[in-house]
This record gives sequence, structure tokens and C-alpha cells, in this order.
Amino acid sequence: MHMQKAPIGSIPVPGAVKAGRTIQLAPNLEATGFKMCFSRNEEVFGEDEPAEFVYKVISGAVRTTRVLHDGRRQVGAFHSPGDVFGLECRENHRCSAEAVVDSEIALVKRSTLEGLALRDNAAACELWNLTSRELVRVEDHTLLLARKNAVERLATFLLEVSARMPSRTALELPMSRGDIADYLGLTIETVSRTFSTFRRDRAIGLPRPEQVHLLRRDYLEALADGG
Amino acid sequence: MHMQKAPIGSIPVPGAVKAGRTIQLAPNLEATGFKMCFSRNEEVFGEDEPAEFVYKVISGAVRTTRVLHDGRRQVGAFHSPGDVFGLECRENHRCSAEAVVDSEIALVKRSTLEGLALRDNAAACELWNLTSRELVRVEDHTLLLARKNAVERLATFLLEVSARMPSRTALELPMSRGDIADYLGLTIETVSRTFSTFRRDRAIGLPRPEQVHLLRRDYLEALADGG
DNA sequence: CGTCCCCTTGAGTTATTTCAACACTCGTGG
DNA sequence: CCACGAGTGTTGAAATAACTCAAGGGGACG
Repeated sequence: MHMQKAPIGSIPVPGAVKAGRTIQLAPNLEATGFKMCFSRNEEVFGEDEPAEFVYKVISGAVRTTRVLHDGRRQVGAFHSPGDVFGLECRENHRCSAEAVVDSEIALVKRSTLEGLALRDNAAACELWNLTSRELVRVEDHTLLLARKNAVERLATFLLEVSARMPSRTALELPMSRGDIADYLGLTIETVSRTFSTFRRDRAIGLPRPEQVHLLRRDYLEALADGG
Repeated sequence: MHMQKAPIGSIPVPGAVKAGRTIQLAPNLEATGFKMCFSRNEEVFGEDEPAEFVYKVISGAVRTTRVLHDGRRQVGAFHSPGDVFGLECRENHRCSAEAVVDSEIALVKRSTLEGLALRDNAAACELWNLTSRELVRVEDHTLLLARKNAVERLATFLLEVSARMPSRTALELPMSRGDIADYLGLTIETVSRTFSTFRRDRAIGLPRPEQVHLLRRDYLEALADGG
């Protein structure tokens, strides 16, 4: 729909779009594409829009979301630099995607990839791999949503973020409490209260809402595994 | 582990294993495999076991489950005749699978499929497709688990089952209330009470616990979509 | 006929949500 | 420089959806 319009109209830095670049989506998967910049909370693509591109986070962070009719929202995933997202088997996107903070994102035409997959067997396997890994992540998340309580969910979340960070103990959370709540199937208040519980128990340091220090990783790990 | 032992030792009907059959896993994906019979609640494969085979339900029904350390269980999926399951990108299974009722299941060696995927591009795309469709299903399920209440969850479940049934209004549920509860992230009691609520509201008929008649599909659909 | 298993129902409990108030940060403009 | 307002996060108190515990019903089966 506005695939062509909104993103281009929203580039914070002129000249941020550079066509003809080679984008590496996976170890054995390169394709021609371009980069774009998205500002905080800007939509990368919307639910039900034609899935024309596949995306990769270069810098920043992206969330994918879905909403029920009455506005209840779910955040399906947070994507960090290096992550591929928007890879669909349907013609239309099944979720929307927004930049959590100002982000640089690489785009590759979906038709380019499909053509590649038909010719190049290694490419097809890489695409399968990307989808498989996403499936693993989502399945882990369903276990969290189905059977873990608030404390266990937040502990799992913090360790998940930590695993994708350069520093494993000093976390910088780019997303808001609301985003975390919608990711974990909780409310903002419960997330906030649980952060406070962890701080009171000296499991984390919380100098600022977005800065988390993991003081007792073992404590969080025990919680995350549901014991 | 007991991939070789337990299944073979558990065939209810002698001669149920027939080697050398051609199994059709998808429209353009056939491979040599064999069929086996599993009795009610018998394990098809266990969590963390080497993923040696890929499976397809011929008749009956299969559930995949995962458990937390303290025994809390989640049912990740119910598989009906025609469904492929156990297709993993890791070396080991990430969940266990059990027959919900006496079931006939086709097995294909994973290595056979991988060899096929490397040679045949159409086959690789079919495998990717299978994984993608599973991802779609699991993502829908996370929205249910994250943001729907008990009534909406059960309404969604009934419509989901109905969509895969020959008769769309007279459902025969092969799984127990406990299985449904673990699939929907609820307790047995809540599932049972919600069934009763639907019956009281004349949305379903419930002559026996496992027989459900959808009397007011529109009513259930409105609930399932969260409005 | 008794036992086992599953399902249902009731009553009381609890984790989480809801509603409400307040604190903090950060621009903006007087 | 300070006042102001918007946005975000925290905390308290009350409400509630779902859970837990407990009892009883109904088939299936030996």
C-alpha cells in the first residue's frame, strides 16, 4: 500500500537510500537491495500489506505486532541488528513492523529471493533455515505464554535480550514497558512491578528504566526455566 | 534413543510396518518410507531425542508437547491426518510427540529428505513451505495465548478443529480436556466450565464430552476474533 | 459390583488486571 | 531560568478472571 510512499517520505537523513547494494541475508545468501532509515515508532510495513520485500536490521531495533479487533496488541518479536524479518510464505504480511528506535534497515525484493531460491539450491536451504530458526524462537515463546508466570516471563525476557548483547550483564533496553508487556502477554503495570521485585531481590540493578544490570544471572536462569 | 526400539516393540497389529512404501509428504514431495501404528498415548518420539525421522499422520491424531522442570506441560500442536510433524532444523527433537488415539503414522528418514532437498529444488521449496505454514499456525497461536481470554481461546479452538473436519458442525474431539487445557494455556476446570458456558448459551450442543455440535458458528467466530 | 479415569461443578484463593494517583524526564516556550 | 505539558514509568488499592482444592457423577472394564 504505502510501501513505496511512507518509507521514502520519512528518511531522516537525505540520501539514506542507496540502491544497488549487495545485502547479505545469511551466510550463503546475498542479494541486491538497498538500505533505508526509519525513525522511532515509524512503520516499516503494515498488517495485510503485500509482502514485497524482505528486511534485515542493520542498526536499531524493530518490533512486529498484531492486534485484535478491540485493540489488544501483541508484540510477536523484537529484531536486533543482523536479524531478518518480514519473510513470509503468504502474499501479504501477517503482522506489522515498526522501528523501536531510529533504525537502519536493508530491503531486498522478495521476487529477487524467490528467483534465487528456484535457481540456487544453497539459497533455498538458507531461506528454509531462516524460517526454521524463527519457528524455534516462536515455539519457545508459546511455552512462555502458555505456562510461565509474570516473574518467569520477565526473567526469560531479560536473559533473551542479554544473549544478543555485546555486554552480557549491562543491558540497554530499546523498547518501552508497553512493548515488553505486549511481548510477554502482561500489562505495563505487572512488568513494572516485576522489574521492581527483581531490584528489591538484588537480582538486577535498575539505574534508569531502560538500563538493566544483571547482578544474579543464576537467579534469573532458575526462574526462566520454570523451577 | 529408543527410536528403534519402542515404536517397533509397540505395534499393536503384527505386520503393521511395511517398508519400502512411497510416502507423499507434500504435493511435490515424495520419498521412500514406511508406516507404523501407535496406540493411544504412546510416544512417537521424545524431547531431545535425535530427529532421525520426519512423520506424517495417516489416521488418528498426534499431539506434540513440552514440559517445564516442575512438570507444567504445554501442548504445542494437534496433528490430523495429512499433517507432517517432527520436521526440525536442529539435530534433536525440541518436543515430544504422542498419539492422542490409536494412529497410523508414516515415517521418512530425515537424511533421505535432506539428500532430496540438496538435489531437487522443488523438494527444497516444499520443505520450506511446510515449515512456513507451521510458523503461521504457531504465530496465530501465540496471539491467542498472549491476549485472548478463556472464552475466546476455546471458541478459537473449536473453529480450528472444525476447519479440519469432514463435517464442519459435528465435531468429534479425539483429545481429552487436559490436552485442550494444555494447548490453550488453561486448566482442565476452566476448559470444562467454558464448554458448559457455551452449551448454556446454546452456542454448542454437547451430547457427550467428546462430541461437539456447533450450533451458532457466528457467535463463536465473533468471540474468536476478539470483538 | 467395584474401581478407575475422566469430566463436571462448587467454593474459596490468588495472580494479574484495572483504575487511579503520582513521579520523572525532556522538550518547548514564556 | 523556570513553568508547563506530554509521554513514560512506578506504586497503591480494589476488582476479577482464572486457578486450586474438593466433592461428586458417569462410563468403561474387569
